[in-house]
Amino acid sequence: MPLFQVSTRIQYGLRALAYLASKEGPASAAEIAGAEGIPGKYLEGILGQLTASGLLRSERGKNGGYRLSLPAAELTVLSIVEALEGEIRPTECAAGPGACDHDLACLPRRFWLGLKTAVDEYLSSRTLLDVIDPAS
Amino acid sequence: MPLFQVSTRIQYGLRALAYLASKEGPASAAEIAGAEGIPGKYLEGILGQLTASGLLRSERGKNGGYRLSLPAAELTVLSIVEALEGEIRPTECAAGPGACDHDLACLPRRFWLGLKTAVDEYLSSRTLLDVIDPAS
DNA sequence: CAGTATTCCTACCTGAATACTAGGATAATA
DNA sequence: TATTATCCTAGTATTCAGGTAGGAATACTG
Ligand code: FES
Ligand code: FES
Repeated sequence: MPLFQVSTRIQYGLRALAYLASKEGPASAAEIAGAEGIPGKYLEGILGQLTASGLLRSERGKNGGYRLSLPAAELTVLSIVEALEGEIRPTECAAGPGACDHDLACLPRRFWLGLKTAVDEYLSSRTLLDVIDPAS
Repeated sequence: MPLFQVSTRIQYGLRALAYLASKEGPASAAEIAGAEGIPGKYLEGILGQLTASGLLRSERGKNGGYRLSLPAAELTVLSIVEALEGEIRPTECAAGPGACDHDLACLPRRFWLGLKTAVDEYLSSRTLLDVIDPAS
């Protein structure tokens, strides 16, 4: 029912990254899951997705685990969200012309695109560091 | 999959209100549905909800229909969204303490509340008039 | 008063998505 | 070779969006 809802997938992902950012060295999925109270197998999938998107680097085997592939200060929340849910798109017809029987100048569409811009600006102007730093 | 998705409910509602704003006198659900290409029975429910929320006034019977209960310039989009989908709440635990095992200072939660604030600001600073006026 | 146009109310249906769970294959280390 | 991890594929439960369907209540019109 919400206009925008932050899925558990994104919440878990962000918390896992926050955990990794405030720790030295790699952490396994099980470790993060235990520390954050997240279902382990579920988190595995999320971390795998973040790895595939290049936000994390993974190492298998003993003493393996995940680590950030970038400093927290260079990791925008927008990139995290897009890695987990793809591009943010407020409406179907925002994708391009032809998706809808209206024309390009459709005013409601413009309005929703403006909302997307506002959200994108918020998300791209904050980094993982901002999220874990109380001073923000 | 989207972080925020504008449901057809809201899109239809906004378009119906835009139609009413740019017209003299009342319009029936069937008329709006025909003009905007919206499923009639579905729109009925949406308009009923807007009426219950006080945004529309309705008259039954012949020559009845719906009309805005406020000038378009005084109707914020936020009020429309809240009428149709309730209060915007990014996460479950944003509702208050106790919804989650974290504490009030939980940083991710603060971050999401900041996003809600940004969205609320965008939506409450635009009125229905802004949506239908190309000059905006 | 009969007919017609309209809102209003309740119930139901369907496909898709979210939020998992389960079981194991693959790889790296010790 | 035993252990610890990631990686891969599949399945399931629940919820919700997006409708459909049918009719009851109400108001105007001739
Ligand atoms: S362009 Fe799709 S609703 Fe107007
Ligand atoms: S308060 Fe709910 S996730 Fe932190």
